Amino acid sequence: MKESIEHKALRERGLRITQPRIVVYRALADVKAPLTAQEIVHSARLVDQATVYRTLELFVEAGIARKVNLQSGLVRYELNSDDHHHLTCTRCERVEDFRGCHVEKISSHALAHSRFFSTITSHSLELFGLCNSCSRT
Amino acid sequence: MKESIEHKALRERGLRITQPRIVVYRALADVKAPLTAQEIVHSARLVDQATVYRTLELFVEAGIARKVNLQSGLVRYELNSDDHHHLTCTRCERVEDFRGCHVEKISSHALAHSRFFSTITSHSLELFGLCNSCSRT
DNA sequence: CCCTATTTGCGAATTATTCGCAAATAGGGT
DNA sequence: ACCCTATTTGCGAATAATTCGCAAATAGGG
Repeated sequence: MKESIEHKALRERGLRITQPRIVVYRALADVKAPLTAQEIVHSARLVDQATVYRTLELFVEAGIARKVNLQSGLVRYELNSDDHHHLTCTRCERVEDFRGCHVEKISSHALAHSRFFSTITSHSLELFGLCNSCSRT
Repeated sequence: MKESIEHKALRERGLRITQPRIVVYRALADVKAPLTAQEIVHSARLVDQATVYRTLELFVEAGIARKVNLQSGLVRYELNSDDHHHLTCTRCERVEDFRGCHVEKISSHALAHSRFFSTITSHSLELFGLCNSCSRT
């Protein structure tokens, strides 16, 4: 029998497999857009608030998920699947993914000019605009 | 007699010149790193909390300042001087600026592949790493 | 099946942000 | 310089977001 994806993700990093962690993982897996902690709390009513926050932090540390910051100021989380970024509508908050980010050049350029850094471990790139239906009105 | 920079910024966008606005502007101008609303509240004790939040929102709408999202999850604000980005230490939160971001290529590539968007109005790019002194330990 | 380290749920504390409304005030007109 | 009014502020309190401490529950190795 096949091991589920969420079990695999947890087991691979030596984390205990618990109900709350599976629930949070699925909440993230089920949607396309990045979720806030509160959105997960409300969707997954069975899991306690504090646990959701703790689990999300854990996921980020373990590399299972990552934080995403959109304009709103709320931290959002999404599974760390692969290297994609977001194009967010500043009016309706619709999110579309895009790929093909060549931050390497930018990073190496930045590093070359940096006085205090010699390692870059991650980056965040977000594009903002108006989606077609919002720009029509 | 010369008009101060903060008066100019406010007047140019048709905003009233008030004490709180000047204080918040100076708080942002005086530091190099982006500040949270709370940091400004605590530094500028004379200005009420609610006013600080309102003023920051106003500045963003007016284009005087912009929001910056670092890992922490707190929204930070900085003056909208020119197009620079940040290299942030994930350990100690030290921030260094860098220039030379060529997001245009990335944006146009993203737009070309987008199904729902045809305008990009802004972007955010943040690099994260370890600063030299943190990576030593 | 036990045993223990880990994780959870709960309740409550903190912290961040927003709101409503009356008092204060900026700045145009005179 | 002085009114007048629309705007902005401060205050107090509400709301929302996040974190904490601790006792009860439980995952998973032996």
